[in-house]
Amino acid sequence: MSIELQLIQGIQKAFKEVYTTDTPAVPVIEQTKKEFVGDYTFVVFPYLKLSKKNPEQTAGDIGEFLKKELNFVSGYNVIKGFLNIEIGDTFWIKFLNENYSNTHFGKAVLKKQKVMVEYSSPNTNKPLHLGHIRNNLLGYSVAEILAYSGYEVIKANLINDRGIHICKSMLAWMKFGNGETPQSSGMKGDHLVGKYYVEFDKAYKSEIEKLVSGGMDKERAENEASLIKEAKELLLKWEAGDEETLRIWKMMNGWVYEGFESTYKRLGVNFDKFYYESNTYLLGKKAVQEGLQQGAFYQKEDGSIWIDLTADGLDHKLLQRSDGTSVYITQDIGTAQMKYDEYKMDRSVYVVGNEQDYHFKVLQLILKHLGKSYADGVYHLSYGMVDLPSGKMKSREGTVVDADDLLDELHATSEKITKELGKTEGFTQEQLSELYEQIGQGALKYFLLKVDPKKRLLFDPKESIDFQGNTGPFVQYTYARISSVMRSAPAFGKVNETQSLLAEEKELIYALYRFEEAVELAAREMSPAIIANYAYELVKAYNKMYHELTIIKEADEQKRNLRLMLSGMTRNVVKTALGLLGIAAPEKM
RNA sequence: GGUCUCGUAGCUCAAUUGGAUAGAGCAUCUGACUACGGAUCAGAAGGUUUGGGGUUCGAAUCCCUACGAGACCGCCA
Repeated sequence: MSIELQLIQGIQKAFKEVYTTDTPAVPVIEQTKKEFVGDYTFVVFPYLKLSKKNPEQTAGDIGEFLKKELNFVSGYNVIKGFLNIEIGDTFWIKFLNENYSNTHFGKAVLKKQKVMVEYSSPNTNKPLHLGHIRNNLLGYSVAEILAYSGYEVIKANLINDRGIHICKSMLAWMKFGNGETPQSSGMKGDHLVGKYYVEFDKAYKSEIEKLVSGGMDKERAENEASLIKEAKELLLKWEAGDEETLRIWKMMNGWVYEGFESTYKRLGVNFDKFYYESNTYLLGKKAVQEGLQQGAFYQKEDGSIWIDLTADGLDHKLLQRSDGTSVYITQDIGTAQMKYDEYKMDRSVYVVGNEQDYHFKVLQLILKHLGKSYADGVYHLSYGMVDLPSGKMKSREGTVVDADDLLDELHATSEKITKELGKTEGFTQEQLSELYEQIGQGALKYFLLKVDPKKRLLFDPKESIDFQGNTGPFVQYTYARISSVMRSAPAFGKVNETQSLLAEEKELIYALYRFEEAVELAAREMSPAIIANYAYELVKAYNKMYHELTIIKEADEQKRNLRLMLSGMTRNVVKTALGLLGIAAPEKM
């Protein structure tokens, strides 16, 4: 049982025995702030009505009770209404003796719950940019965290492989492409298709401009332009199964998949299951028909199908166009059904940007209106956009930070810094290249994941990502440093539990102890940021101890063993934490 | 127009979900290698938590209000 839980139960017992009353809610225990003596703090203010005594007396009563009741409580102090509880060194050393060699420390027991995490979910009309990287890293990391905290996790990727946007790229390629392919142009497939998406937009805009200068109003011009009409026709042909259209569609999507695959591989993200909208949208259409028959939806005279969500505080929402083609949300209804049919998961997490908050509210409501049992398990993990100093990234306008370019840049930066520091003797060329990639990606991944997912994130391409301070490379460096210590360490084992700890040792053990609750909290909040910030606290505590105390050269065997155990355990936990973030832990750097 | 986010040191972020004197990193300044890795450590400086009001033992956190930033409300995805 965790120390917090024992303290909570002890406090409940204290109220029962000292004040003969129950606590109305579960008492809250928090970590004691650094400037005060103690490890855990209980705030008594909310309980004064129960104790009928002043804050100091109440805290004193409970402190005294806990000290007698729990053998690991070595003392306490009271400041105003704050009871600071001190945990004895014996407890901490025992904890270290028991866990120092456990490479799975912090891994929770199986919860017997299945959760699907859908992330990445790219459109096949443009290459990945920094915003997609945030999505990919978040999704991967959240999935890893959930798995470590005991859930059975399925990583899913829903490819948006159909729709009007794809038709735009296809049309532009058919009109202006002259048969260009990734092979003939030497371009990565996703970049090539993205190029035609931009070309479409350019040509479309200039056509609108012409129509407007010819006296047409803008809105009408947007609908009347021949290019958009052709694109819409192409979509209809696609839905009708036109052979030539499908052939080009398959070919161009194939180019994109190859491009994506290499980026996924490079980033180290993976998936258990791929879904394709082209396979699910018909199911969605079917669900729409069923909803229509059930009376959950209604049809207008022009044939379009809608749901009335005004009773839920929202608006009317279109589910199928008057021409019979499906819209974005239609396929989401189908995909949700397909996912559930296959996996029967307890929860279904969608890692999607907060610009789609409304969309997911609507989706969940639609599923409820359709009477789907799995509607309540739908959870939109809504994350903030990555903004540039100039504002939002826009693929069509070319103001994006391209994923592949950025990874190359960080690789180069990491190479430069590593060479300056000159600590890589004995590395082969291949190992060096791998190391630069690991460090560059460590910097990027940590940079993106240390921020609360819900918050928007600012990226300034002019300011390079740091490699010092609260960064990925700093955590990686500490890992490499400990690895170096362990390589030259003598054999060691458990120590006497009655010795006393120095402040630096104690702080480090306390940090290690908190890993379990960091994992639990990160899983509950679905926030890798909690793991990143934890890892930073941990390595800071280690570096401090490393600097203040000798380890291998310590003459006292008990002390030396203690510090070696601390080093070994820190190394394990750092590696695990980095792993949960998708960051590599190099042995040397 | 309606709905929803957000506003913390010059910059990028924390703050155990209502607790103590709001903490880190970067940048700036100062100090520490004949130590097991200096991508490190120690220190200085930097704040009316956007302004104003309220709720209570206690507010960056909850409520109201003003200002500022952003997103969504498409027969786009």
